[in-house]
Amino acid sequence: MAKSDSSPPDSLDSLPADVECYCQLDGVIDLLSRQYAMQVICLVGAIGPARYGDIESAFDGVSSSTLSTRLSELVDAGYLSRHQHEEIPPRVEYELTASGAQLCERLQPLLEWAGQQGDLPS
Amino acid sequence: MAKSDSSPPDSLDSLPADVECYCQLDGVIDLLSRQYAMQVICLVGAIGPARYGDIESAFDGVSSSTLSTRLSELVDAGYLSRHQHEEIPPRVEYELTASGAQLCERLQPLLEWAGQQGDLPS
DNA sequence: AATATATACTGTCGAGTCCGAAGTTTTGGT
DNA sequence: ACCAAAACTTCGGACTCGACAGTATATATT
Repeated sequence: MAKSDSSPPDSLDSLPADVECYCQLDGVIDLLSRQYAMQVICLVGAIGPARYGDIESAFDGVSSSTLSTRLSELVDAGYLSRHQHEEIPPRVEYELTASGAQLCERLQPLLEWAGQQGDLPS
Repeated sequence: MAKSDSSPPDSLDSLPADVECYCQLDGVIDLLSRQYAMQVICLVGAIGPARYGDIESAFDGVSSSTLSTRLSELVDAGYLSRHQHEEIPPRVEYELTASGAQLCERLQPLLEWAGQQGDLPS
């Protein structure tokens, strides 16, 4: 390599160091890059303890399997807590953990902005 | 975010109206829910005009087809601009549009926080 | 002169992941 | 006995990703 110099403006060479970290944000970002993940976090953040049915009906047309998977992932990752009441019919409540609340804070501006963008559903 | 209100939110009945909008954030959020999408926005935001090769090497192990698709989508959606210099070998520069910059602003806190979370790869 | 190189992609293919409709489980009500 | 409600599973199809190969062309190298 080692270009002589004075070529088109080099970009990567003069980067701030913290840019490098973008290449391995597999953990959280990967989790959020699934359908409804960000919305679920914000929804639970907005309504507090949320039952499965609450969440399901807040999204129009989500399938239960998808939502269920998403919730499990978020619980496993430690952003949601799951509290199951031992009753019949079953009652389960999801709530943000401390991490989840931090995440939600960062997500809110994004989702609000996204909602304002021409997201007109036909 | 207006956090004050020491009383816990009770249920879906007493929701702020803007919660409903979470159910149809298909546009932008859907776009961001693809691999590397958020990182690309922030990367371009961080390094300014970015060439294809710059972006490709910033992510470790992305395939060219995936990255190419992602870039096209972001350009089509109006978050990135693509400027092709008519030279050989070709030189293409991607840059944030005004919308892209707004998006990047909202994304930065999230990605920074994500980077700090235990993202330990093994 | 002929070949190699660099750049920014596009195409194809197989593997893997994700999504949504329908089914399952358990108990209480009629 | 039969149905309804809540919170999930199961299953098959659809979508997406990554690896690899190929394209075009001016300059550099041999």
